[in-house]
Amino acid sequence: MHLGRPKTSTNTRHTSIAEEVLQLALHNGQSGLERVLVSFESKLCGTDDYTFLLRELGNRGEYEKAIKCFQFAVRRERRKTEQGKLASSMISILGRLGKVELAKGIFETALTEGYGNTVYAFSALISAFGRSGYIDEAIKVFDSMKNNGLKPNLVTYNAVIDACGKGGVEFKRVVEIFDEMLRSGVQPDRITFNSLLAVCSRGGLWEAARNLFSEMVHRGIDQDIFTYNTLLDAVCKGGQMDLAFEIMAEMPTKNILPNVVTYSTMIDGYAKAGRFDDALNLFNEMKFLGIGLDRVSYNTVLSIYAKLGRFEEALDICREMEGSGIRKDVVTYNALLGGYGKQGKYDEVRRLFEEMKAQKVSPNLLTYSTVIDVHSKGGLYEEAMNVFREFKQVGLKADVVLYSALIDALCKNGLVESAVSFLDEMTKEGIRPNVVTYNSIIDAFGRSATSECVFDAGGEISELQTESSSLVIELGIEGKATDGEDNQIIKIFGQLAAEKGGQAKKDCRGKQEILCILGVFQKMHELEIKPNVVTFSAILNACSRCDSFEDASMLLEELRLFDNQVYGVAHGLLMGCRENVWIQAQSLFDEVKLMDSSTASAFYNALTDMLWHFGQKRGAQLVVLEGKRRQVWENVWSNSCLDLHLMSSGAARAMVHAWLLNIRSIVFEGHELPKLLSILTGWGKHSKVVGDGALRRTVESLLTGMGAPFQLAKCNLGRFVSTGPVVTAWLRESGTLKLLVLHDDRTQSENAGFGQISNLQTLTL
DNA sequence: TATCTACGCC
Repeated sequence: MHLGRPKTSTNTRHTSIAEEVLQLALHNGQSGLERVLVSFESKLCGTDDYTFLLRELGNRGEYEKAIKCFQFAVRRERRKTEQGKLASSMISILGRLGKVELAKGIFETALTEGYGNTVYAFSALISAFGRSGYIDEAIKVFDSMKNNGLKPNLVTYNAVIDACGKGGVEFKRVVEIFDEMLRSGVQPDRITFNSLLAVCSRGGLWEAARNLFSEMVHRGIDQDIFTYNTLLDAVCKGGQMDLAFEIMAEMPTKNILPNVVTYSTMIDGYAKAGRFDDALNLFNEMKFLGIGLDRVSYNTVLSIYAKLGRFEEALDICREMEGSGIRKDVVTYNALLGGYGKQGKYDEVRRLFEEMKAQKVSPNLLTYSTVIDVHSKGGLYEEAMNVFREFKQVGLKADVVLYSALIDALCKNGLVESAVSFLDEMTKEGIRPNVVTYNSIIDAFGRSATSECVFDAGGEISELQTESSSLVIELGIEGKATDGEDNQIIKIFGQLAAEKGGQAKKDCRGKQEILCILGVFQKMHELEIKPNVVTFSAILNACSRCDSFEDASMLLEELRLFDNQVYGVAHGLLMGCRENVWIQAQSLFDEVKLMDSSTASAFYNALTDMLWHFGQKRGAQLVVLEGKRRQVWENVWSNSCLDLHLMSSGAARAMVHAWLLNIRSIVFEGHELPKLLSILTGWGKHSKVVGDGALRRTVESLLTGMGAPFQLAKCNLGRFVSTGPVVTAWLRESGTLKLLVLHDDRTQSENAGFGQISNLQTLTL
């Protein structure tokens, strides 16, 4: 359970006496240790024996015994260099165990006692801070070397770069450090590049990672299993699974065989890309190859089954894992809690939450986030409040993710005002909202039932004192939250619990609030929070929920001030512009193509929905066909099957028209249609609510409306079927073509590019 | 000369 891997000791300089002492140290208590050390003092052979002892105790998590040995060894040693060696080792060992404060203590003592001012001690401390994510501290130590007359060496730079990776420093800044390293005449080695690759992997910068890999080859630096695994991680995190697969396949040709880490990385990559079959196939391959499973690989696969709601298989993995001597840890529980929570199995969530505590597996921030989020999303605010209270009691500190999850839950439930109160509260607690937080808020507009604009024109968050919160105080509902528990979050939860999920407020719809998004956007701008493609999708989705074309177009028009390309395209397509807008749109689509598949499909779904909603159906179809051409949705159609399960309702409808026109052209070219034709809508696993089936209903009414002869398959609720001859007959009817061809409500008639688009549509079809 | 590198859960 160390933070880091144990440092494998290839050091054989120690004597067999040291091994004997290690065994005695392990089997004796703290007090016995002193006796053992004293009695073996004359036999142990200097620093090598002592560092061996420290390292091995550290590898077994016995850091207190290691410190005792260290202090003993330093006291008996008179030579500064030898003391320095002991100190550097001790700092490294404590760093690996995540005991940064202790490591820092050893370092400072060593400095004052005159044996700590070495590049080794500094490097070890940088690494210790880095490993625990204290990047600022790590950099401070690095900078302080110059004042102490020390010159960073290769290992120091490697440690700093590694710390940057773990601390989430931007790639650009790390490259500056790398450049400084080169300028100082320090030549990078394999570990330097591996650490640089790790920086890329965090941000999913797969192209930068590939360039680094080429640079390694260019410099004649050999690759190792770390290089490949880190590169793969970057490529996987960048969502490029096909490329990752190719890279993995080339490993054996370099005599580097994929190991358990390689497989875990790939399996998780496939899972994150939604390619669960590929993920599970790799898992089977790994087992078939006899690669031993570790804690991480078990948890990776378990989380897949949990996410898919395949709990029997998830529990099988648990049993297999425990059978091989690995107990369920906090990650295992978190995955199960998330899985059961997603399916609304609250009883299981509560049972597991209690079980883990009984098993002495301490819930962590993620556990609480999950459990609170699950209950909030389900509208069970009282339970959420109780778990939040427990979370506060155990002394954990909320982070931006927890708050964002809460805010998202409230927004999804249409309670944007409460969400903004939480936003206020987190800011007061000194937690900076990020783009995810704001995306949730934006997504809430049009979803909520409240009419007040919670952001004023200047973009400031208004003071919110809702009627109901004063009501709560009067009724004393927040009574449980007294006794010095002055927590706004708990008060809001209490209020929501009392309102039974705010149902009362949900139904009163006021004026369109969509223009509030401008204020939110302005606020993001002020806080220097950069909107991303999800922000864009959220805005488009808000437009799709807005009844007023004028408000929606005004919003998009105004947003062009912030980003003319993105909002120019959305606004232009909405207004029925074509030629120039379509050229701009192409470069936007190019950018989206670089993103992972679910983000990209969400973008296409949102844009199409918005256009469809405002009657720009042909425009919607152009976008959806562009998405198909760029393979945003995998295997959308063949002559016999149309798969809509990853699409939104607008995208799906535009696609149904396109597909039917496509098979119509097959018929009119004189070819026969396949015997069986299917349209798949899925059963809603990709919708917000599992099993919702909204897409199926939408497609059903579209097909019925056109008189298309498809029927729901008897054995599969997410599948419409028909036969080739029946559909052929319908397509040949005189009125069918007119039904299938889509039109825009608005077109910019002066646009000379219209004909070009018609051609494009014909071509694509 | 002691110091440095990969995978999972919100």
